[in-house]
Amino acid sequence: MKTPLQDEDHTESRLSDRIHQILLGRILSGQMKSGDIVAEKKLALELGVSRTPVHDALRDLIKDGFLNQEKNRRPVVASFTAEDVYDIFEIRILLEGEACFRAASRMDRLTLDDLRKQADILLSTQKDHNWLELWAQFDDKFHHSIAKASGSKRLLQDIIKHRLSHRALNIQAESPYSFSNSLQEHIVILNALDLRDAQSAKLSMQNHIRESQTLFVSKYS
Amino acid sequence: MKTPLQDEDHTESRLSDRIHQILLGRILSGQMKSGDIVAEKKLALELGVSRTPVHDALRDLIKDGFLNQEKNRRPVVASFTAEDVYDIFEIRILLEGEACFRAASRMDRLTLDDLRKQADILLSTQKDHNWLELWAQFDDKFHHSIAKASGSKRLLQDIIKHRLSHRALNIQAESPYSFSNSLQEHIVILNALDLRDAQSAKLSMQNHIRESQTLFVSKYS
DNA sequence: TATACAAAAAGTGCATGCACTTTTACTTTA
DNA sequence: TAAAGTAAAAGTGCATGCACTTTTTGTATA
Repeated sequence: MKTPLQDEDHTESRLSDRIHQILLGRILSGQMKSGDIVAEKKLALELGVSRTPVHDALRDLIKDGFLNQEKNRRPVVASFTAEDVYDIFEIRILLEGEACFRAASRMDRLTLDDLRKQADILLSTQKDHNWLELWAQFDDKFHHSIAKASGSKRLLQDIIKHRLSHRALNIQAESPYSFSNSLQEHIVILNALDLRDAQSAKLSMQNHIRESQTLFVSKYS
Repeated sequence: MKTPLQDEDHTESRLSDRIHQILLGRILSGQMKSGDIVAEKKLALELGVSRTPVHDALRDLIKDGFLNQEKNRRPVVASFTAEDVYDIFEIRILLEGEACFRAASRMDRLTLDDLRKQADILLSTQKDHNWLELWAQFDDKFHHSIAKASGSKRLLQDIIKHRLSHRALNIQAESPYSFSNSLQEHIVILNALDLRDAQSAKLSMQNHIRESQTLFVSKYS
């Protein structure tokens, strides 16, 4: 179970940043799930580093709400209540709606065409296990591209944060998605962006997120 | 310039949390301003503690965007571009608009009456230096109460975060507020909440924030 | 005087030690 | 057998040490 960190040399980044990435990955992949206890000392040993960078990484995860910690206690992977689930989507509706509105006038054609191409490929491909993996990648890229095209750094930051929560949820709830519907909604959004129709793009995005909200909330209640 | 930490005994909280509070206070009060360099080692010495809790506190401030740090360099108090200013208010409009909408049906009468009373007092008081202090307190309480009455923990958290940024801005721009207008807008919002008119409450709140946005953006460009 | 440069000072990132708290595992008791 | 109590093990929070990087300062050079 050892994961030596010396393999690659991301010399630019801090050890603590790399550890943050590793742990976030474990949470988003379900390797670490709700209620799991995460001991700083044990992790340090497992990763072959000292407690310090692990401590820093854990603190970041705590601040982002992926872990909870009480004083002198080991951090625990956060669990989501039905209300949390509802709220995460509600906030995404607001932020990503706005981002999509702004993206309509700002997203460059290259990105737009690239997204469209990937969507088309997914549409016409056998929906096997590998397809799901590709779809997840596309979904992430799609939402990220739009948030970025909003032109607002802060909006992007906030959207990333809430989408990460959404992805943690995704694991916990075992993806209640109707992937084909979701893909179809993405295409509707792309059409609106193509036409530079900000209002329609916003509404399609909000509708899209509301659809997953419904699915996830029903899974959680 | 020494500030010994031993004075009060917040025995429940961590040293790092208290230091976080102290530093946030310094930023929000203008004691530490944009571009200022904040050395972990020096601060530790000044506060009479080791680097560790200071390090943790600084990391939190960095994550919240109040400080920026590059690897191996001392953190710097963040400065706001005109775009940052615009964005902070834009996000507040979204989040606090939603919070206010929800608060209309949820805010208890006690809180509502309390806010109204404080507003009335401010309305009928001499607008001297002390008044400004009271107004700032009221403004904070007003927005916080509404965010809390939204019933959403996450919404509250996000609103607090962006309002803190707003307050940091406030210092930098030396409050371009027209306080009387602002107070008047607060009362309009209270009236809508009183009537449990969610849509109107939301619009009044958004209008209110948009007003400060205009003032602040013009200060910054 | 202004510029380049080198040595000293100070700083950050990570490792480790220590005091105290929580957790675990074992033993005793009903 | 199950509950309670307790000693050992492990954990967290903070202090400190060390290697390496950045910053400062003082000196020499144009």
